[in-house]
Amino acid sequence: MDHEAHLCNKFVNMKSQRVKVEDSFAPALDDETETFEHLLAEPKTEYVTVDGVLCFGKENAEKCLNFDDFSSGFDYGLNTYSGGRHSAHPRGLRSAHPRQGDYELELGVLDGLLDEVEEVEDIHATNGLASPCDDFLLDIGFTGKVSELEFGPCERSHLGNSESRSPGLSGSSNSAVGVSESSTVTIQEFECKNHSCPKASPHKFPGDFRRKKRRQTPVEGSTCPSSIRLQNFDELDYDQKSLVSGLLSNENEKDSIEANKIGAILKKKRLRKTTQRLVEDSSKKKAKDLMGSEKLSALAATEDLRLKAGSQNKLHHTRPRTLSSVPEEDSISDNLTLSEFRIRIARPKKQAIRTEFQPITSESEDEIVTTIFEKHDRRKHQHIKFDSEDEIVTTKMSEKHDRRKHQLVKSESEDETVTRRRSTRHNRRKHQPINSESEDEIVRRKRSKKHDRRKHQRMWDVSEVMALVDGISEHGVGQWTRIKRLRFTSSAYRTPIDLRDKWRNLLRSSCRKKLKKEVEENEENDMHLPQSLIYRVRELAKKHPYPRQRGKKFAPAILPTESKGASSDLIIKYVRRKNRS
DNA sequence: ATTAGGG
DNA sequence: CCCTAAT
Repeated sequence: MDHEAHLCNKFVNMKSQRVKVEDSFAPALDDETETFEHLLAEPKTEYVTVDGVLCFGKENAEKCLNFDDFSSGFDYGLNTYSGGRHSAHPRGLRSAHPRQGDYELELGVLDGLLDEVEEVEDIHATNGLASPCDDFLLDIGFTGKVSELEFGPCERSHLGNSESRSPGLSGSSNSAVGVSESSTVTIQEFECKNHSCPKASPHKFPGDFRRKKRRQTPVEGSTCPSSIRLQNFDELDYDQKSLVSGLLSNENEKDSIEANKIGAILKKKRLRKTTQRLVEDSSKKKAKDLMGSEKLSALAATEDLRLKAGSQNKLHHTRPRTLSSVPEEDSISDNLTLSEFRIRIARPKKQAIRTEFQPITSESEDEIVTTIFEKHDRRKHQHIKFDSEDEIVTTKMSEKHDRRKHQLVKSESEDETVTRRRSTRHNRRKHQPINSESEDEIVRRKRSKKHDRRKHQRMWDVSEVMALVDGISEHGVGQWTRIKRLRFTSSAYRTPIDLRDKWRNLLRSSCRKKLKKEVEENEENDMHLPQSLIYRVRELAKKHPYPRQRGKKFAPAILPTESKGASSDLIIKYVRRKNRS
């Protein structure tokens, strides 16, 4: 296509320009470069050129080739981006499916943008994050446009079109992706991208990323009110001129600011570390977001632009939190602001989603009840016994008013423990009161609706236990995965770890039974387990005392019997420890 | 990726 | 059930 040819030309141009600048100017600005690089955490060679560029742009406010260059690169990003928004456009950027790494980068960029913007401009709450970013993007785009005539028309038309012609673009989030992706890659990569992007697989929707397990970024899935974003889009479409003029009049400032921003981007990117915590956080976050995205996708049919806007917002909000956890301390300020934004923007939608998509099932009710329960009645000595979840609810309810039982039941208290622990951790992390708690709770609940078995473990029924015991007797203790594979193919919710845990508990309970002999009294603790099963467990327990208790296999058998005063649990633990050491 | 162990 | 550390 003509367009493509233009692109090629353009980038050839770009490259040569860059090289030129690099050679001629960078050395001259050596010390400057160095200082700048100091600001960046750990400069890498791949970025040196860029740094130089930035430096240059920053120092010499004049529009040097270099900077034009750079912005044109961004311009391209914008361009493709707008192309992506066109469902009709044959080679929208949407087709360029970024690899996971790209997402990282992209997010990094956004982070950088956010952070930087925050620092530099001190975002005003009302405008939300989006606006500064948009401005930034716009700026870039326009800078490029102004200096690079080739692209001007294209982009313009695209933008205009997207507004008037196809409001319901499918790849909303992709637009964001497109932008950041193209803007993130190093300049060298630009060239490749240019060629590869347009022809890449014709449809890569956010859904595709979603399917990826780990790294995916549920771009689409945000639940933000999009008014803000919309506004900005409008601006983007209609106020270009004013923006451009503003930019031009402000050349100096803008340039430096941009330089800063970009620097921040790079820095962030490099700063990223994958601590376990970090990874965990991010993944969790993603999971959370994922939920949102999935729900949202349902809505997508009806809401288009708004959703898109929301998603983009989310893109901005999602990541920073994760990222900023790298520097534990100084991140706090960042966190505050960012999460504040996040909350402000994201909460309403979440609530909406909840009401819309979360039918009140027994499970959710149950959870709610639990929460209430936990809040009002910390110490509970109830004993809860149930088979159906509904029963749980009723039981808990009634128990709230009437504490008749004083028996301590492990599962129940554990349950509570989990919740409490989690909530405390949550509070610890967030230092802002606001209503983040409730929000988070809601999210959590929503999440738990699906494949999250945090709350209310499924009770093991006899058949399951039998299967487990069979499996163990067949494959031995420790082959949890195998047992799971062979014996629990039907019940997907049992993980190998679950099996192991269950076995642990079985051992314990069987021991207890041994201890108390025929305590009977229906203790309810082993209610549904038939004697036969218990026997089997005991047999197995003799065979494999649990996790390969190397050495004294007799210990577990002996100690429990001879102990009288202490609780069997303690004993078992003790034994295990002893054996371990 | 699985397992052990602690909560 | 969750989480972490160790393999």
